Amino acid sequence: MIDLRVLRHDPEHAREAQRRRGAAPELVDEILTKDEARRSAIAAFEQLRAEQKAMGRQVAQAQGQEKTELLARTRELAQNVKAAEGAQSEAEDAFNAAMAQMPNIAAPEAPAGGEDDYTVLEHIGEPRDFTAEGFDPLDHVELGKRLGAIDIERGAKVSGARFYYLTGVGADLEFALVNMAMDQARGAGFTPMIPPTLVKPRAMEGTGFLGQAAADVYRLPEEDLYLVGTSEVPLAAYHSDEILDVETLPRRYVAFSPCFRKEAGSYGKDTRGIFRVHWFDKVEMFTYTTLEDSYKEHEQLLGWEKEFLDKLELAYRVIDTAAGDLGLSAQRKFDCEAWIPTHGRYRELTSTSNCTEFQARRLNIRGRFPSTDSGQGTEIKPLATLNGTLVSMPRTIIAILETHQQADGSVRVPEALQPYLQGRTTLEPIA
RNA sequence: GGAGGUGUCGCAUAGUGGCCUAGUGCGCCCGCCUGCUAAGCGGGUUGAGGGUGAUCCCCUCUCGCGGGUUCAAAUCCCGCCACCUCCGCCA
Repeated sequence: MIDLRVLRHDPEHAREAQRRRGAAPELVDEILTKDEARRSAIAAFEQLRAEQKAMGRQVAQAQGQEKTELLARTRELAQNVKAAEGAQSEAEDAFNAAMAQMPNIAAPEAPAGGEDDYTVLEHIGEPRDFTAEGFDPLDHVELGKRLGAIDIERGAKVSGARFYYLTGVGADLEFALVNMAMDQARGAGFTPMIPPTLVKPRAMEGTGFLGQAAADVYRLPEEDLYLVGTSEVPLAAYHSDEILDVETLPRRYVAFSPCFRKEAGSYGKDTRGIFRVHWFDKVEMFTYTTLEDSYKEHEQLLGWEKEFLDKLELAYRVIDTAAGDLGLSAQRKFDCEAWIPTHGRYRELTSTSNCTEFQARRLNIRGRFPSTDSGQGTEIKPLATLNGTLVSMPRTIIAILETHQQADGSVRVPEALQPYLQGRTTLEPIA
């Protein structure tokens, strides 16, 4: 949810933001109209309610016939109060429904447009030139088979398309990546977490995943629970309905969790291998901080993502995602895309979003600030939330296997990862 | 899954239909007093929304959450949730 004052004060700014996302600017006016209606309904109800309370006090003191008369009048008033209350909650529901559709206001720096309108911020490392080295790179499916690391056939047999087993060295590789990520984050002051991955509707809704993204979400109707597509959801909801002392900020959490995605509407897309799957494990960073500090925190999160990719010796680029590709909650998003040799292009490995106060408003996460002017007393306002992928398993494994493969079918292990792989310097094909 | 219990302002408690505009104690904040501290004294101390938005004032909502009964609900009724105790089952 965005700040209503922004809409009231500068509706054109909000309309413009909608246009840059390729979304309907009229939504802004709809919200304002419904806000108006809501406020007059509130005023009407409050006045009647005050009358009713005053009369109630009279009734309590009255006796005999006077009381009977008062009761008759007050009965009628009660009807009106009830009607006004109904009108008020209707108006509020209508307003809230419109407001819930309003995405975060994209940062001015985020390029206008959709998925393909990103800006490339930088390139790090050089894609490996296999032609120069004189051999054709194998793809991760083939490499995974030879190394005994990835079993896609049995994944499909047991669970269906877009499922897989990590086996042997593949499983070792995941544990290595998790541990390396956790060590890095712990060193940077993050609190390690293992969150629940089934959550109530509130958590899903509050993080903005029940909007257009709802089609991609697994739901258990019987218990009214959702399988999360990212641990961002339980991490954001962790402090819902809480007031955090500003002294304790920023609060940084790093979580390991499985992630579940329907991948609806991606039929035929990335069908080979484990690039796009229904389930994968991920290590995710999450920060609660003040709005003012959120921008530099966002850079910081990007920095930690880059540090991790650097250690894996991957070639990648950083893009500034276009407004239309931000999702509901983000104000700005950077993706790190690694070069995948057999795809012949950069593919998203990690992503970091600044959701500013959007999620905090929906989840009622606030900070207690020292009052700005008088110096005494406190002020309570929404915090900012940010998230960033440290490592997402399948895609990172793909990038490592394909990038560091050698002519003999083995895979070189990046130095930083070796201690986490029992000191192995290469992964060798089995049999 | 079954049985019972509990849920009130930061904490502890009072409140069983209208003097609740939720009392009291502790803690905390401001002030007074005071060699310093403590004590004492006075004031304040949930959050949200609204009144043509600033610090002051007024109003409404908020006693776990949601409904209902009633002229009137912290209080009565129904549903849900969380926690505690016990039983069953289980990694």
